[in-house]
Amino acid sequence: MDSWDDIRFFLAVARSGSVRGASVGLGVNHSTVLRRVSNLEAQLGALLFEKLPSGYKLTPAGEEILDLAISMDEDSSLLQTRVFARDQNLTGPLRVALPPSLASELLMPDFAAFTQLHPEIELQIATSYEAVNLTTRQADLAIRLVYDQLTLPPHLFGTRLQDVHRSVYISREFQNRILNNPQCSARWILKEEDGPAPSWAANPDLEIGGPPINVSDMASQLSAVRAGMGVTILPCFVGDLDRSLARVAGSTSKYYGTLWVLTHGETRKTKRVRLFSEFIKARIALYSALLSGEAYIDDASKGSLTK
Amino acid sequence: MDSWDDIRFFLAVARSGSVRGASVGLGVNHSTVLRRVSNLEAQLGALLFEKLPSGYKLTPAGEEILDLAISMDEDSSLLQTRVFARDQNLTGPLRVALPPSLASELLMPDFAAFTQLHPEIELQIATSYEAVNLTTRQADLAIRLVYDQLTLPPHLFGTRLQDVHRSVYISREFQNRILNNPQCSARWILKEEDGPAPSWAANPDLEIGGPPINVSDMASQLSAVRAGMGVTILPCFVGDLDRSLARVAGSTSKYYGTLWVLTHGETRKTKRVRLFSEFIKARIALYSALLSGEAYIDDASKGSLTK
DNA sequence: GTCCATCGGTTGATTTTTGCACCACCGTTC
DNA sequence: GAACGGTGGTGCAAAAATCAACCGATGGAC
Repeated sequence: MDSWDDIRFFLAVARSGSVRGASVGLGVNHSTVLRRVSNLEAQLGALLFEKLPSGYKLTPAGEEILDLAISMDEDSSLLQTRVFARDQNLTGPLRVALPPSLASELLMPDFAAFTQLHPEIELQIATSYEAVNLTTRQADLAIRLVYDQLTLPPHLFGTRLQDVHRSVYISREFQNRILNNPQCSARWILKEEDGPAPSWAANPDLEIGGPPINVSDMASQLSAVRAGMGVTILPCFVGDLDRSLARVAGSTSKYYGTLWVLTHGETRKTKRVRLFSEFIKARIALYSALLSGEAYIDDASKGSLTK
Repeated sequence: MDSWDDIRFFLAVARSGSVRGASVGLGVNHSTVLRRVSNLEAQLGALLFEKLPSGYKLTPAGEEILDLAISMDEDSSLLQTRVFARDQNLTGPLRVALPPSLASELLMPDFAAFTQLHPEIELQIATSYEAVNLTTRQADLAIRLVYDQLTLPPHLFGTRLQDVHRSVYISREFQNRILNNPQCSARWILKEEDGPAPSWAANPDLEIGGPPINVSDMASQLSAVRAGMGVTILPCFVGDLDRSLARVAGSTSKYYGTLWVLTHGETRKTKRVRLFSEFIKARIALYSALLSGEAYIDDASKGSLTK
């Protein structure tokens, strides 16, 4: 075979199901993908895809070699990981993946502190809602908020850190307005991905009426609740830290998920990974009460909570 | 990793030990290899080779990823093999590997017959002294003359066919000359790879003196013995078929090796491979007496041996 | 039905890769 | 010591792969 890259393109198309989809994933023009696939087909002397108007679908021949392409992909990923793992220099890159909310609302100052402490480490922060794939070395370390159960893929190591609670929040200004003017009613501000308001959030002291306001991300959600558009459910480490917000009177905090730090088996012994791992675990431990929702003091001076 | 081909180049260099050596194997300019390797090193952020004046030698980092590159290579080979194995058309290519002597001196007419019988099969005959690698699909079927023991790599299937004997030959013309002129002595014609003349070939009836004549291939060896330069050891299927040659009087035939037909586990069920395999086995069976050296009739009409 | 997004396919311009012709260097051989 | 065959390294021109901008077709939303 005189081009392994053709197999890489084949795999991308097989995974995405379309040439165009593969092309964006690969970061190349779709005509390139087209040509490389037909090149591979010509070399093998077999049709690998059914060229449907709706996309590329694997033929039996394509199915048969898919697992080998996947195996090559895994090898190539592991290859990068191993080289990275060998690197015991403090100097060098370090990719950390975590959910956007944790980054922007809580840990960014700690990341800043870490870069000050170790300026020679080139910290790359990748925030995404989706769980980033450590196996393919999209990241060297991942901080995850796990909702259900954590099933660790092979070769991955996890440390369970901390339970995270959430509660129902409202703008203080808006709360006062409601108290003074009983006609004024609150509405739910819901993030689409979270679904409808859970039953535990219902509160006898506060009537919530009208259709919910839907937002797509936490930034909008925060803006909306700050602007006094209604009430919303937030992780306590977000809501409790925001001076303009208060928990809706009578609301309890509820278990939301558990924080984990994940590392790859090959890279976890690397100096940079170990260093960051220990650092961030220590920092998160400091937020223990905040994350679990036990740090909230009704009404009183919230300023003391900020670090 | 955005170029699996770089890994392919890395592997080629690691195997050959030099950039230039790899370049000829890959069929590209050596500067290309140079650039691809440094490209890979840059992407991984690690030195893979020690750049010695005598060649490229793997660093520990390079050693560590070598097995993954090999694994990718194996996957890529198997990928081609699988696609080929799926192909149940009679029409298509078929690569057969065998030692040059067998091809040129015995089986070529049978190959000709096969292509006449199945003109739609694109027969590619690869003759080489080295055992061709079936696993990497350099060939779909190999006919081998095995001298020692056959240890089959995994996934390869072999059929034991026939013992091959060899004997000591001389030009009939030269033999007569010696008989008439006792001063005239014979010399050994030796093929380098075969080493010195074995003890069993010694013959009390024929004095062999002087330094041996060394040749590098069988074609030269045949020319030399035909020209009456001396005596030589040949497989019986070569010597007995040549009307101008005779076994040295009193010489016995000795076991030389065993013929095997090897196929890859994945491709052996392919129509073309099965067809050729059965055909050539049948043909070789016809040569049974010839191969084992039992067909030789002293002096008498050798013409009857040719098919 | 219309609109719109997405799909694959094609073609000419552009960028990237590759090949070629060199160089310097080292060890062997004559 | 000179010549030679081997090694890696380096500009520059040619070749090849890629990009960008199209096209027609399809399928779903409205």
